[in-house]
Amino acid sequence: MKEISSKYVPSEVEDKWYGHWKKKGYFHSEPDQREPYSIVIPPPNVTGILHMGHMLNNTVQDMLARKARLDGKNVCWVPGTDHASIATEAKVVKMLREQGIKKSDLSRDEFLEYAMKWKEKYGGIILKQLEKLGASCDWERTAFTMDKIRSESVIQAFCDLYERGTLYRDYRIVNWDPEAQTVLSNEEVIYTEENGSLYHIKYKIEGSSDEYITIATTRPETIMGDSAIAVHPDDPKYAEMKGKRALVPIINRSIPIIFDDYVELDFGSGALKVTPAHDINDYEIGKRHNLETIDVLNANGTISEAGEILVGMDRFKARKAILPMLEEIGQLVKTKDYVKSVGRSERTNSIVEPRLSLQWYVEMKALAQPALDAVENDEVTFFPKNQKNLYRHWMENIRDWCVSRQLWWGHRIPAYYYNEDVYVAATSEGALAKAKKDHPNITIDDLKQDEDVLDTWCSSWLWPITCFQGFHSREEMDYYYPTSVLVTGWDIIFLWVARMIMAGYEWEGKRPFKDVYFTGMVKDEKRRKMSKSLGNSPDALKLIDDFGADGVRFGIMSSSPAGGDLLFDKKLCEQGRNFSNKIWNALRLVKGWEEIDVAQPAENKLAIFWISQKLNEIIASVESDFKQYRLSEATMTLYNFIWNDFCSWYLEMIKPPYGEGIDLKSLQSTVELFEKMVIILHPLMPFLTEEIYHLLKERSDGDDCIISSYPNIIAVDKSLLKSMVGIQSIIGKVRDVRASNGLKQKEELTLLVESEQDVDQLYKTEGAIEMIEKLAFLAAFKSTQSLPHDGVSFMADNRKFFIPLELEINIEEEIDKIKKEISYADGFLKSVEKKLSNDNFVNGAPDHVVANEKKKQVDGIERLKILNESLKKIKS
RNA sequence: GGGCGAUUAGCUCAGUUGGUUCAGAGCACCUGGUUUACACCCAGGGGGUCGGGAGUUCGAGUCUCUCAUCGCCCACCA
Repeated sequence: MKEISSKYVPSEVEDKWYGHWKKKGYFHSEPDQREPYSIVIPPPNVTGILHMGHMLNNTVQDMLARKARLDGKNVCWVPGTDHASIATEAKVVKMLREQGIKKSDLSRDEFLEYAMKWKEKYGGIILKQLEKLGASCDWERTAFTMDKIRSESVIQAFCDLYERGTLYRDYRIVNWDPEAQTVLSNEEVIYTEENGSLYHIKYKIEGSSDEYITIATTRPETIMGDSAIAVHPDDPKYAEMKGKRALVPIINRSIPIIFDDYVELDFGSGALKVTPAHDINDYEIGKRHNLETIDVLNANGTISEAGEILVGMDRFKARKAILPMLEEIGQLVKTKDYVKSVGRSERTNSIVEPRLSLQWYVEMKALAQPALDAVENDEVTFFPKNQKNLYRHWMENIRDWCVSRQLWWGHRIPAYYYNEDVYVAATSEGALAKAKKDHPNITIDDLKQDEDVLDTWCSSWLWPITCFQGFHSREEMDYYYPTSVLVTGWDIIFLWVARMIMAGYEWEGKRPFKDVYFTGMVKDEKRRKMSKSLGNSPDALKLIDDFGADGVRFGIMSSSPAGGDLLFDKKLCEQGRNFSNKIWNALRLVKGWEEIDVAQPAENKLAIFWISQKLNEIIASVESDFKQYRLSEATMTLYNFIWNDFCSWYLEMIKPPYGEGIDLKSLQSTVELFEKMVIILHPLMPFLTEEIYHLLKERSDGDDCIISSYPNIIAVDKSLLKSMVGIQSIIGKVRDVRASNGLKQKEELTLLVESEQDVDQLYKTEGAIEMIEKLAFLAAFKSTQSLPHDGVSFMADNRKFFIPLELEINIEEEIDKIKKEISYADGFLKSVEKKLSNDNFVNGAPDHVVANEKKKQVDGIERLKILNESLKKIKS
């Protein structure tokens, strides 16, 4: 036999098997007769690098995929990347800026060329990293949200929606990102509480020399955009202001004082400056009162010409600059600290500016209804299901989706303009054909295509369809769609999940996936979100280097219930590495056994029967855990079974004495068990299990763990499992006696059981006595009718045992111990008897519960009897 | 302001339709252990009034109400 190192070394194993799997084409799927199992990856940003969130998400997907593969399904896990319009564009702009190139100096085509190059350079990194994790994606299907198939689909979808009347253009106050200079959807804005100031500024009443009205604002730099001052109609303070006008400080523009019950009486001074261009509520007030809209900000957040003063200055610099100007003319009344909720762009983190602009919107109400129903009636099933509430709430209050973005990196909106007329078509020729109906003489050069691109999610929401060419052909769609499961974080339930469900019903009339498994957020051990700025995000690849991919997978899965946060701790990966090593050493032990021609010892036979039952139990439990997506439970079940039952108990049961061989039957059975064990562990720890699978036996070409068969569930012999619990408890107690009396592990003891029967009549399970003798290191295990005086006694398996020892026995302690046990047993019996004496219980409870209580009563009485006898004896 | 969820051992969490003394797991902790698969280990041990209170029931960690604390989502706050 080849020497096996005492440590498992992942680096010697992982790349070898990943390469083998790929070469064999095990990850690749084509439609066939088998049941399909399809997953589309949540496409990571094309410029992203692997972080803990991806690790979690993809480990889950891989576990599910590998399990399904072992179950004989045709698994198709489609990988890909997202062009991530705004995030990528921001990165490219930054890179160009560092090279001294301004985006504004480039043409659209030039910019896109740079962006494409960037994508070529960085785009594949994250997918390569997924390979290190063991992800069994079908790499021949790698998709990109901006490749030809996906782009055509997005454009087609836009045209479809336009034809169906679901798309419209409107002027509205939108969330504007001044850094990226684009509109954002509501879902892309993150609100947090931030410290700021509330400024009280007084405005002179027009035509009066000393009369003022004081307003409160957090945004003094926008006063030049004021169109009115509003007060509450019932506010007595301002009753005489009716019909008066005020002058905007510094620029002295005259504005009306209006009455609107939007104003809160007790906030600030009770008077509100109305700036329709820069606040959504002010805009509404402006509409009600026919106010002028004066936009004093440019797209990049600097003061515009309309501002008259501080023109060209950044909005925050302008805020600082205007205060001394107001102070100088005595119109800054006071400044108060004020905590305000501030919206920031999810992608650039710059403070979002409400801005009036013309954008494209998707009308969502009609789209939402079937998607809402689908989740309500579990046609799309959420795990955990409490995410349904969140989903329902959002869907019932859904607002229209702003889909245009003022960016270049993305799918350019297929809308063509001829003066005021709009023509939507997949191509300019198509648009021209439409336009010619209205304007027979125009040419293609007269049409101007919309400059904007579509929101990134306009491609993501079609992903389950476009990954199988849904807008192009039916062949793959009919086989793979709907997909089996979607695995994603609950933080994008609205941005992505809800929209995919809507798109699924809109274009396919079917759910896009059957189940949705929501992972939690990965946080550090102090429950802080992983972030670059905190530096608490571990380097994923380094973790794999340190602990092996299997160790990391274990670490991630052992503590991440669906929907719950994963409090990541490197220690968990360490535990995973140790687990790998444990299994590795179990293999070393088994491989080290010489097979000899002897009869199978009775205890081995029992051990094998027991562990087989136990394995069956575990297979059933893991199977049910997978069905319910309780993956961390499955992980821990496997861990406990392998470490405790298999290694600590089973291997010790059958382990031959040092230097001796093992019988053929036991060895063969052990190899078979080991093989089943690595197969059920394979979805969690693919590399180690593949390696062991091959070390266990000679394998023919194509006999690999990854494509073997998951063992069937077999009925479990429960009574055997139960009697083994008794045997184990006796062994445990003997070990306890050694530990608490300072005896050596190997010092042979005699174990006596108090009984009128012989010990082999008492323990009829074949091999039980031998097993107890072996694992408890006994010289003998006998029954006796009268126990000797010197030694230690204990109760186990509802019997009284005794170990003769030449020891100073502390009678007092011994009496205390027994008394304690008596009082426990007594309490137990009383509670049982109380139940049984209650007619309501006996009549009301189900038969098996009552029967159980009766058995408990019998056992309890017996036990109490034994204990009382012991007490009497020790006292004598 | 509207909604959702949580509270079980020092920590992180299981506990499936109320029914074995049901209070569990992993980690951490304590005691002992080195030739004989593994110190990335072995054996053993301690530790919880299931957030507080009330109720329903023969029976409540599990169901109802209430209070407290925490977390999250949505809306919005001049």
